[in-house]
Amino acid sequence: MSGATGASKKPTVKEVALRAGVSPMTVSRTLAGGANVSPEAQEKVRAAVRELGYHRNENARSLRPGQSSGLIGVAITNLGNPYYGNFALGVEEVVTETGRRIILGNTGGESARERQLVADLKGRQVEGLILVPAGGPTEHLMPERLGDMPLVLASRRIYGLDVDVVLLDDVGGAYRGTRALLDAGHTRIGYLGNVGSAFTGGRRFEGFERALTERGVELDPELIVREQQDAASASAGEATKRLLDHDLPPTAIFTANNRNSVGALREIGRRLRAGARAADMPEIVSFDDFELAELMPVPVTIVDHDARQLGREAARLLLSRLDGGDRAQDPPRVVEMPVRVGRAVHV
Amino acid sequence: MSGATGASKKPTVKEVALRAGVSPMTVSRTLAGGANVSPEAQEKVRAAVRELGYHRNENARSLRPGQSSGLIGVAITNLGNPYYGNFALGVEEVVTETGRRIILGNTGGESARERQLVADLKGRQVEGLILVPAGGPTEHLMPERLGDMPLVLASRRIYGLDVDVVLLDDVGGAYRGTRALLDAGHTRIGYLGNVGSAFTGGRRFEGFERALTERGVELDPELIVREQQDAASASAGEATKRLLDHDLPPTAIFTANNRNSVGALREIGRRLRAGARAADMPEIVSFDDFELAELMPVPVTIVDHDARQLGREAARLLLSRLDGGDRAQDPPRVVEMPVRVGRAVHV
DNA sequence: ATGAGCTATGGTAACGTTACCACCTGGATC
DNA sequence: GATCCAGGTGGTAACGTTACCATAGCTCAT
Repeated sequence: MSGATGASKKPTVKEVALRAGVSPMTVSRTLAGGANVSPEAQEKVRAAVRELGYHRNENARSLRPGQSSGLIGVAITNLGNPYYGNFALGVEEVVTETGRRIILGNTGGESARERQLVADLKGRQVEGLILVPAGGPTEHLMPERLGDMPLVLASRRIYGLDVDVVLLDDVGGAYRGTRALLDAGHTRIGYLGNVGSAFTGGRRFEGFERALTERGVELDPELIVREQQDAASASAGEATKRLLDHDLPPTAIFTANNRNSVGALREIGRRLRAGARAADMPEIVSFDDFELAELMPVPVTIVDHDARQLGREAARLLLSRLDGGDRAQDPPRVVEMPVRVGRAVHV
Repeated sequence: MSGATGASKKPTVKEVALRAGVSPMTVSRTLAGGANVSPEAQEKVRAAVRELGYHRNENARSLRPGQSSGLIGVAITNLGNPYYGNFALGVEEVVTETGRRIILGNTGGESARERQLVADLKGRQVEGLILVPAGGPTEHLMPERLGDMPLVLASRRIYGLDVDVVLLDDVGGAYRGTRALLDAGHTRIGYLGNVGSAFTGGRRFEGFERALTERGVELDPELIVREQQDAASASAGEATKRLLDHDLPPTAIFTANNRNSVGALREIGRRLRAGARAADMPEIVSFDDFELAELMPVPVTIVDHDARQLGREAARLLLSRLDGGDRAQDPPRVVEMPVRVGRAVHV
């Protein structure tokens, strides 16, 4: 019970001023950096702040004209997915350098939640918004709805919405991953993709298809399964079951994302435990890294990319709209982040 | 170019009122639910809101006495760790039901950042705070600093700080996991833990130790390595190397968390690729689940727990302080979440 | 016909902050 | 000795919102 100076309510500038024996303005000036405030006054103010446990009310502050909230809204589709967690981390890393903070929301990939979240973030006066689009209706993202709040899209693009975007090299990564399989002599190659995420999925399939076509390998529609639900690896397991039960099963599978990779490998594991030989199981090329890939019972090639880097880049795009001066008015930019293709061997 | 009704600045209640031909109060009332507002007036207001793209300024709103910000602060140590991501997801899930939103910050496990984050969240008038303590100094969490803002700690406890806490059954989980190894006949069991997270680490080691002592198995200090850095699995690999190079290497290793499990398994993988026999490699008991554990080349037992559930429970504790009526004044509660121990076989 | 009890509406003030201006002091300049 | 500047300080108003009170119109029972 130290101090016991009184009420547990939040103190205000006025109370600090009273205690320090100065005016609220002097308190405000001191907290804003102390320009044109005498050292003695500053010391008195700081003492009063300490004694009262005063914190400036940032909401009231951002209410004044010309003051910004210092908040960047970040909306991702799945907080539980480490990929998006790292993405948010990259954003945070960069915006923190400018003294801003992120306010993070989870859309669960649902357009309705996204709409609600965007409205709320706008209501909280965020300076800008970084969004991994959920898919579905996008009216709430149109310029006339957002006003002058800058928006940066990540991972997916929205056609008809001309804003800054950070993407992966989906096409190139899928192409090179598939090429690796072709180079190894595979000709019956399965494809596992998602029903949602039309944009990303489409691009990855495009790269896959291009590699096959280029080598004159025909696409067998029965080896292409793109029905998987977004968040669940279970449906990828079902799809893998179907592929492996085919009369002429694939000798390799391209999995268009982490969830499909995990689902496919689980099914392979199931069969190995049931007595199947590893040599009869397909090799995997996974778009997206996953941990311990090098310990898998079948060879795994990874199309790897850095979510954090993606987040950093998205943040940089947004900040250049906010603080960039001249560059703030540049036409929308599209940044495509590179991917690495390699056998899964972590050092 | 639809509408083109004018300025891209943010409209206010006054402008909406003007356009709807009513007073600001009628607008406010309509937006607050529409009690005591005629249907015609409501319709006019809603039309004006749509046309102007109006969003209520939540900051100004929370400025009024009696109004709360609707924000819950959540501070976690590592956003990139799916465990904490899922934790945040659980918190969000529950607080969303009460119309609140989370504002999420990342401490990186650094006390200084934690202090700054807490100050900022307080400045933004969060109604309450859910925190995974970073370790280190904790003055900024003491009641005299937080005022009447409720705090819930997760995963770790802070001695001398008497607030609601949600913990895992660390001791029991480690005990049962170790028992499983002893039951399988192991007597030389290694232990990998972290240098940070003294609280959690201590509890898990306690369970480990208790199981050994109970069976009269002596602890070999050379098999206990607790120096690993928190976020990196690389140092766990180094530690594993040391254990396996021992004259009398352990036949099993208890890894006190996910990062150590992954590090240990990577080292095992390295040796297998170098020609070691799987039968000579140790079996693993991992506190914390990780994906594809069932595909590992050595047997893996998991002490599993649900981060999301932990987050939900933390949120419930906090909400009962905020909305709980009588229960809001209950003495601090400690909730210990159960863990499951089992061989790694996903269906 | 009167007034009590509604509902619908608007005016005013206040929340905590800071921009703007006005005011003081003291020392330097003419 | 009068004038100027610069640094230090405080008063006032405004940001966007809503609680409170006042008022106007209405219905219904007396």
